[in-house]
Amino acid sequence: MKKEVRVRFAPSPTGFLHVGGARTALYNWLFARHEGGKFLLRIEDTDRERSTPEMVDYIVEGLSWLGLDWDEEPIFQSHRLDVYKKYADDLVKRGLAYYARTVDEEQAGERTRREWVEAAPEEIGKVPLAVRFRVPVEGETSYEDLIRGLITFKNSEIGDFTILRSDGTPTYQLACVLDDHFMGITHVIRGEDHIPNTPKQILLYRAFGWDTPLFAHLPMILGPDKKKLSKRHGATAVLEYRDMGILPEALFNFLALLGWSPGEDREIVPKDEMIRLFDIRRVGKRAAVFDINKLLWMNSVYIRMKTDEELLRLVLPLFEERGLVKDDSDREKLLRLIPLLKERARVLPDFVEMGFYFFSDEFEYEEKGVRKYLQDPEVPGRLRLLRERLADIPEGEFRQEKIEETLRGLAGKLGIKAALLIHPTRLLLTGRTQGPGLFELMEVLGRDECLRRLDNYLKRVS
RNA sequence: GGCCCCAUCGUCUAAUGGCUAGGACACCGCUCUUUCAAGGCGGCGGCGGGGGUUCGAAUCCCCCUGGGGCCGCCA
Repeated sequence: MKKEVRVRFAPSPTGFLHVGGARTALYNWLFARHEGGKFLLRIEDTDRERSTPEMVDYIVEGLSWLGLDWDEEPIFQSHRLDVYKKYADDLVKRGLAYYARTVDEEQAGERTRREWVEAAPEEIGKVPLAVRFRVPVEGETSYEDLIRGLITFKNSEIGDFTILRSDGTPTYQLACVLDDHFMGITHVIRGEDHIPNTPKQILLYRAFGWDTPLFAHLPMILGPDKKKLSKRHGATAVLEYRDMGILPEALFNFLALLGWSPGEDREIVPKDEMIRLFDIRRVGKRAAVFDINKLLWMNSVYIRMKTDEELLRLVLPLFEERGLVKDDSDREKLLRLIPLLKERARVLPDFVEMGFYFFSDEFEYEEKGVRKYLQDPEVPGRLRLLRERLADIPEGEFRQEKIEETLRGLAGKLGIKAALLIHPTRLLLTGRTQGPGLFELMEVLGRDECLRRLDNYLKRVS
């Protein structure tokens, strides 16, 4: 019988869910789903000073938003402190670990440095002591990385390391090994920065007489300057991307392809396809630069894939916040507006940016447009004619086709190109020189509002 | 500094010894069009360097160079 695959994501609640962490979680999740195994969550909160419950909530919120779900109750390391201590003591009893303390050693001159010394027998039980694992000086420790192949370390270069702090809490090395063992973790998929920890943990597994899981180390995510991605590169927290109007599906897709490729020339890959195609061996080895530009493009693709109703639900709060949409008739208008805007939006707030003039006439004419379209002395006369013809259309017939027919008819009569009417009209109605097709936007705006906005201008120039 | 990892267009990547090194983002043209987007077509642009192995290397080996990670009673 094949053993069930069990993987975990083990964040430390000392900060927000970083996109690097999110991608690690994502790969674990994809792997588990592909293998029909379990994806678990473990909160590594043994560092009491830096861990906070709020961060746990934010991390959980970030994972949920991204669409990652886990299969069992999350494990909190802070709830299991007695377990770690017991196993550390066991190693001491068996001579594989020892009590130790630090001393400040005077180095030549003024510099002081902390050094570890094994505690004398009479000190044990009297002063706070840490437990250190004894690493053999001889031999080497190696493992087969699922992504990178054989990796070997000389034991002499590993050196003893602390497994239990003097306050009785475990360090990462100990807690990670014990929990992975008791959680039945079969594959440890984590960031490349953990490679140097791996031999230490393997040594611990052996000391306890346990089988080691399989390891896979993911490449780093870098900023545009090729340094490890951090706050100074801009947004790094998953929820920041949510707040800037990125869709979870887009970030999911983007992160999945940052370091992994399904092997076909595909960029937009639905989640179920990804699960089907995911293969940890196809994860690349080299660090990847986080290209926000490509994310924005991908987001625009996902926006266009949404239905108008879905988009309404997503952008309505943004319009309400700005006081632009107040009642049902506004909402109805917004829904009719969405198909005009979704081709042009890259992030959700773009809808507000590009659509606010449908709900408010408090805008200035774009200066470039004034220069280009309102300078010709013929313009006011032409627009007055257009205004009259539009006014003749019954309210109920103020449809895109009818408007177009009217405007083009007038242009024909005047012997001018339709563009000479279209551009100035757009400017007066929207303040912009660019945007959705004029006739579509006029229909949504409504006859009376169109006339009003034209009049605002015509009154001033007469 | 020591150890470890990595190296294909500006960026994300495909290629698993054998076609003119393919795709995507970005950029630049052309096209469609009332503008802007979207779409279509096209262009620019890459195997870090040097040695080997081989009939043949982006691909395998070695060296160099460059980049990154870790060297905590953080994870």
